[in-house]
Amino acid sequence: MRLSEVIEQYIKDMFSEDEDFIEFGRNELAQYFNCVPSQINYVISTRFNPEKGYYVESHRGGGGNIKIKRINVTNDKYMMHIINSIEQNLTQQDAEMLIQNLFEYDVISEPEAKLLRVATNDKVLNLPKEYRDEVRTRIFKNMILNLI
Amino acid sequence: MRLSEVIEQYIKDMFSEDEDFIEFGRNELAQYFNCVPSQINYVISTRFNPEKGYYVESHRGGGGNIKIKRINVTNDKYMMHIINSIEQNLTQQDAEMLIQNLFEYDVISEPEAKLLRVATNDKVLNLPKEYRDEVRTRIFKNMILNLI
DNA sequence: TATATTTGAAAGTCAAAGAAAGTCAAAGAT
DNA sequence: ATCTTTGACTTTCTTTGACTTTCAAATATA
Repeated sequence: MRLSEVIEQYIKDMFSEDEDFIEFGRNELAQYFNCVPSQINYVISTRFNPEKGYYVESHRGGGGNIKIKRINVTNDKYMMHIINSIEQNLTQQDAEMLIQNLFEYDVISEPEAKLLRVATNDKVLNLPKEYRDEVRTRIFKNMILNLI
Repeated sequence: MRLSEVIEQYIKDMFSEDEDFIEFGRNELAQYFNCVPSQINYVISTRFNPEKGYYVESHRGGGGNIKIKRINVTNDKYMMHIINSIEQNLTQQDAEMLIQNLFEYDVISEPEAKLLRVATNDKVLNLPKEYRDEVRTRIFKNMILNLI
């Protein structure tokens, strides 16, 4: 298991049912996992960005910390927001995270998530770089639109 | 016995009765068989493809791995028959007909049919001729496979 | 006392190094 | 002729660390 995944899971587990935000010290967490502090930034930027349903704030200086907020919307507005925010270059990883989040928020069902994953998978598409992400974006957007 | 056959058997033996997917490191396996890593890719692409009822995913980078999912072929001979009868150049019209048939015979639900249509639609793919039908074929086969 | 400066404790950035897997074509077997 | 093996090169993702920026509290200065 990759360290980044372990940290991702650990952070996700910090959310309790009634609280939709968490706070922690970057160095503290890094020390806990015996890694460099910037590893935490890596995890946050690849797994907890706004498109994936999270909003992040932080403070530097003494007593500084990182605060992650879970965006709590389960409606079409959120879907539309996500779709509109997708650039023309959706990577497989991005798609993966989006699908995971839509599923976690109960916006789509598991079979639907599965189909989305398959249809946006790099190996399945097997296209040269110049087409890959654009095609994936179109497939993803159109499939999502048909799920609303 | 060819090495590729030995590796094929070894991978198949990794599946237990109750688990329908396995995971392993490519380099690890290659080391075990004392062969080059790309040998593993050869075995996978010739023996563990959709036509044989397998779906493959993988991750690169640190902690990367290969994941193979097995579909219970005997459970759905009709689906497998379709997958195997499709040539490498499925047109949108062909796909349309197949989807319609699957739906009419109650093999797939309406939302599933819809998603299949979207993901195999020419306008959505919007690719030059030389890629179009091949990509559609891969998407179609892999999606169908994951509906079983 | 009120402001200005220093200091140390965070967090942020970015690029290089590392760790896998993927590709493709040439060489070798059957 | 076709299938298999091999290896050089590429791409993708993760980890690490040196350097930068920001903030708050402590200290110094007017």
